Amino acid sequence: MRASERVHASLREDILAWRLVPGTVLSEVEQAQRLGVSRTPLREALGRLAAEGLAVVGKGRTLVVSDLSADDIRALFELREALETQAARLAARRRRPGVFEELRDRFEAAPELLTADDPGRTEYYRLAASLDAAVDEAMDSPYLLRSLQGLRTHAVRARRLSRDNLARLVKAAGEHRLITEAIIESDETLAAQATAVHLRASLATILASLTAPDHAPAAPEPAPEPAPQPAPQPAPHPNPVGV
Amino acid sequence: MRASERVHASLREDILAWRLVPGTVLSEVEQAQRLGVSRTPLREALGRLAAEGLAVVGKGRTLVVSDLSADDIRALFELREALETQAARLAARRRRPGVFEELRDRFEAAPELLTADDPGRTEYYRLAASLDAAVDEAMDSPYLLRSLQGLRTHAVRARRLSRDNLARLVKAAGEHRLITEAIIESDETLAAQATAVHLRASLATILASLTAPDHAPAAPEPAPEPAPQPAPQPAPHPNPVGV
DNA sequence: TGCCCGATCGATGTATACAAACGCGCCGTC
DNA sequence: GACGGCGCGTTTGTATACATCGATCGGGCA
Repeated sequence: MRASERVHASLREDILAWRLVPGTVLSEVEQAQRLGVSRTPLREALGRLAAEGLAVVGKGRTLVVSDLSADDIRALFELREALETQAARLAARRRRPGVFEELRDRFEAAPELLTADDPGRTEYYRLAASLDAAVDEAMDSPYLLRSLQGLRTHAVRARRLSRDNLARLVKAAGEHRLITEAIIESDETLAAQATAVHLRASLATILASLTAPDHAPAAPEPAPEPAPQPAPQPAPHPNPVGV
Repeated sequence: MRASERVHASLREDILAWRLVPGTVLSEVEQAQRLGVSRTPLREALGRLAAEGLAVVGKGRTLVVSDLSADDIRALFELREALETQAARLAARRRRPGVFEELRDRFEAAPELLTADDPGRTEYYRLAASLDAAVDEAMDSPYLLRSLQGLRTHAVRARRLSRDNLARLVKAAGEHRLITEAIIESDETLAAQATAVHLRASLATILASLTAPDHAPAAPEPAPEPAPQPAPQPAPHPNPVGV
């Protein structure tokens, strides 16, 4: 793997996990030394972060980690609603049989999955990611896909800021099932509206979590020890969202 | 101005104007020599082009100018419809009085403007760009704005591929007026639907132009002589679209 | 004669040295 | 005491040299 890619992935993950909090200045020499590369690949990584919107130019020529306030999250969901409803609409129009039927069954069985503790949640995230992937493939719209990918980066960041909620996940499973069924029935309008319903509920959950009295703002996830595992198998989706 | 910016703007404009046609390989050393800079700033420019989707990695590690077929344009408008209808909806919700009233009057007067020849068209493009800018400002949604900006790059490229059509512009003026009026009346649904109508008509015009028998495919616009003008004043919008 | 392997060549990827620009602080003056 | 100008230092921007990877083409073997 190229150094620039590795460094980009590292910085990106640090930002998404809130280990690099908004306002942190991303000095070239400092980050280059920290990550053990020269400035050249690091600059490329910073450029990609800026293109993704994870970093913005601050005062002077400095690059700082971008902010993500409650207002930002609201604005983010205004974009998300536009993109994901269109994605659902197109998926309902073009879906090929089989894939979504299986997903529907899995969403039906999801509440049982969610009675268990943490492993069950992880499994549900994978399921939600599978739905995303199925919609991505079914809609067959490269430009929309690109925008969705860029959006999901920020969606992940927002979700990791808020708190996971078991009751919410059970409800989300029902909403996902509804979307899946609408796609199966090729009901474009219903698919779009069910997606909108889901997104509104999801946004409300996140915002409520932010204002909760016991919410630890920007609780940075501990950096995972660089365990010498063989290689983490790639998830069906790099950034599971949709909960 | 930084060399990397200048080179990026130059390459970008070459691609939008179809002087660099799809499939052209963007070799680092070759382009660096052609544009008179070293590989370092050129690499940064290429990275930005790739992030915008104007260039894609081809076989090997080569970067090539991205394709823009009729199917691509259709897919592009699937994204565009999602973004611009949402933008119109939000603009209708949040618009501040005054701006759109003036735009409506100008769109009403547009047909007379369009009886003249080329200068009239250029003026209409500026007017359409003004509407874009007004919507951008009124919707007040940074993430949506970002996606729209990225989209417009490709929209410009598509428009420059097709042929300007005077009759179409007159009709477009009417569609724009309808959108403006809906925003003035704070009618979100109508604003969104009027935008959808406009985009469908616009897409149809572009596709028809492509299949026209006398259509010169990829007629490259001549590179403008680097006239030593003092400095081109920034247009209200860098990429006027919306016709 | 066809397939596979390897060397060579050309490209991209990385490191580093140099240049320039901007911020910041100090000093002088008003 | 406050404001403005000037110089220094740190940072980013650029150029270039080197490393490394992959593609292609030729030769050898089956």
